[in-house]
Amino acid sequence: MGQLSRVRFSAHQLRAFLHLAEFRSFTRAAAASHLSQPAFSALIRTLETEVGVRLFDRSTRHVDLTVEGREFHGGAQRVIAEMEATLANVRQRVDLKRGRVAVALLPSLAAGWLPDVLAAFHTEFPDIELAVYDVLSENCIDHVRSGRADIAIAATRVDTPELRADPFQTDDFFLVARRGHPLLDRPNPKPRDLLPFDFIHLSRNSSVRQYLDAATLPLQMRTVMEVDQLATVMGMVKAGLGISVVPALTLFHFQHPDIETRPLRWPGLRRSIFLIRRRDKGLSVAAQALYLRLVAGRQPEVGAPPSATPGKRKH
Amino acid sequence: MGQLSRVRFSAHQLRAFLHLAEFRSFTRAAAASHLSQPAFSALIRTLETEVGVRLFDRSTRHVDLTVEGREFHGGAQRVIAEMEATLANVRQRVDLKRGRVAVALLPSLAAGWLPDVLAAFHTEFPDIELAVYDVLSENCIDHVRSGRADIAIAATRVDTPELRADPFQTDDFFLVARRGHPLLDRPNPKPRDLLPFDFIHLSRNSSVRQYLDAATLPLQMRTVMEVDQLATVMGMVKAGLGISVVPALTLFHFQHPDIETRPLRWPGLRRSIFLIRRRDKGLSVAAQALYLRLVAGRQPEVGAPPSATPGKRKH
DNA sequence: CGATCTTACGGGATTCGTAAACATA
DNA sequence: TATGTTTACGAATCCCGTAAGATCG
Repeated sequence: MGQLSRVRFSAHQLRAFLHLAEFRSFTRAAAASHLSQPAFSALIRTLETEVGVRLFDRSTRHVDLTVEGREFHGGAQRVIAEMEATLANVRQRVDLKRGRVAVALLPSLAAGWLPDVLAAFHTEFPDIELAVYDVLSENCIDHVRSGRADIAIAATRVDTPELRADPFQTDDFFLVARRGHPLLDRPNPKPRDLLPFDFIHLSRNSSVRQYLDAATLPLQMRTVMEVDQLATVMGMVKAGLGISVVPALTLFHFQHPDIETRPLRWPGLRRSIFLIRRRDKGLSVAAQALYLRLVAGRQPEVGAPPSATPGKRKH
Repeated sequence: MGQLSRVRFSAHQLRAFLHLAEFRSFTRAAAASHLSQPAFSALIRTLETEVGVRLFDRSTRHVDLTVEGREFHGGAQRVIAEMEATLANVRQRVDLKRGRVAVALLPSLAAGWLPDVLAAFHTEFPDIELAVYDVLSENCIDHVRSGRADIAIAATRVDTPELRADPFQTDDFFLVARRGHPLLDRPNPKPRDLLPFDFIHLSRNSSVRQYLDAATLPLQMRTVMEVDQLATVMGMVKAGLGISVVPALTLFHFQHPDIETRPLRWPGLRRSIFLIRRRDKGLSVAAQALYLRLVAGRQPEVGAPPSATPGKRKH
C-alpha cells in the first residue's frame, strides 16, 4: 500500500514465471514465451534476484517451485489476471461494448431527427448507455460545462475558455398557419405582413422566441397566447387560434392536413445550431462515435421536412 | 482467463500512470518517477499505444484522465497493489516472518536437546510454524520422501536418488543400571558380562534395539521385558527390574539419583545419526534456518549428558 | 511570454540469440 | 551418453537524458 515502492515486475517476467511453473521445463516454457532458452533462463534468474529468493528448484532433470515460489505463484496469477481484466475492460470501451454517452439538446430538436440517430446508434451499440437531456439552451450548455453531458446541441454560440462550439447546421424559419389562412397566399410575407394576425408565441426564454423577437424588432406580433411546448403551438394553430413562426427542424410537429407552412426569408431570421463540447477534454470513445453519427445524420436539406410542404433552403 | 494473452504492462508503466493520474502534471509525475520529463512522456505515450486509447486529456495547462483512463485507473491500482502484496508475502518468508518447518525425528531424539533448539528457534522467529513428527526411523524417512517433513533426523543412512543423508552426529551407547548394581563396578564391561543380568529391551523395531542386537550377536541378553518407550525403560531400571543399554542422546531420561550410567566401548555399537532431506528440492528459507540451528545446536560432546555421570566420547 | 508538453537524436544499458560449456540421470 | 540448464559473447533493441520545438493560457 505504501507509496508505490519499487516493485519492478513486468508482465513479461510474470508470464515467463507462470509458464515455467506450468511446464516445469525451461525449454518448453521458453518456447511458450517465444524466447530462446538461454534468454528465458536469464529472465527467471533476474526475477529471482529481484524477489530475493530462489523460486524454482532445478536440476537438468527436474524443475519445480520452491516453497517461496509457490507463495509467489498465486500472486503472479492474480497480477496477470488483473492486468488482463483491466485491459479487457478498457478494450470494451474502445470497442463500444461498454460506455455511456449523454447528450443535451434543445427540446425543439429532441423530438425530431435525434430519436432516429439514437435508435440507429443503440441498434449498432446496444451496450452503450444513452442519456438525453432535453432542456433549454442555457441548461444544455451547463450540462456540458459540468460534465453531466458529453455533447450539447444548442442554438447558442459559446466560445469560452472551457467550451467550444462547432457550427452544426442552420435552421430557417417557417410560417405555420391553418389551411386557408390569408397569409398563405401572399408570396414572401414580411414581418409587418404578420402584424394583423393573432400570433401564438413560445415562451420568452426559448431560443426560437429569441430569434424571432430579434428578427422582428422593433415590431411586436399580436400575441394571442404564449405557450411552452411546440406541440401546443401546433394544436393552437390547427384550431385556427392564430399563426406562428417556427424553425424548419421543428416542422415535424406540424405535419397535419389542416396546417400549411411557408418558408420565410427575413434577414437575420436563421437559427444557427452548434455542437458544443468541452475544450479541455476530448470526447470519450463512445461520445466520439455518437458525435460522428450526429454529424452524419443531420438533415442535409434544412427546411425540407420529411414529406411535406414546399419551400427549401440550404444553410 | 484465456491463455495468458499478450499484455505487456510493466510496473514501471503502471506506476508512471498512477503518478500522472495523481499529480495531473507530467513534470511532477516525472519527478516522482525519477525520470526526465520527456522520458516520462514517452512512457505514457507507449502505454497509451499499447492499450489502444488515449488515457489522458492533456494540454500545456491541464492534464486529466479520460473516461477510458479512469476505467484503467482502478485496474492499475489493483495490479500494483497485488504486485506489492505478492512481493511482500515472499519477502516475509525470506525474512522468516512467515513459513512452516516440519521435522521428523526419532522419539529417542525428540525429547532431548531438540526442544531447546526449537524453543530458541521459536523465540527468534515466532511467526514460523513448527511441526515435529516423532516417529520411528522408517517413518521419518517416509515423511521426508512424501514432503510432509522438510528434514528428518534419523539413524538410517539413506542414499537413494531422491533422498540424501548427511552425517549429523554419532551416538555412543551407555549401560544404565540401578545404583549399586554389580555391573557398575566392572570397568569396561563386555557383552558377555551382561548376560547374567535381567535386561529391559526396547521393542524390536526401534533403531536402538537394532543397533544393540547387531552389536551383541550372536549373544542374546536375558530379556526380562520389552517396552516401547524409553521413559518406561527408565522406570523399570529405577525399580531394579533390570539393566539396559541406551544411546547417549537419550540419557537425559535416566537422570535420577537411583540410576547410574557407564559408557560402553563395544565394536560396532555406535549409532550414526543423519540429517536427511530430499535431493531434488532445496530447503525452504525457514527450513534452511532451522537446519543451520540444528547443526549448530547438536551436542558437541556426545556421551556427556548435561550434568551427570562420567564418560565422554567424541564422534 | 512563461510554463508545460512533444519531438529529435545520440549514448548507454538491457535483452536477445547463437554457440559452447556444464551437469545430471 | 543424451537431455536439459547455464555461461559467454556479439548484436539488436529499448530506454533514457539533453536540447530544441510547439502550444496553451
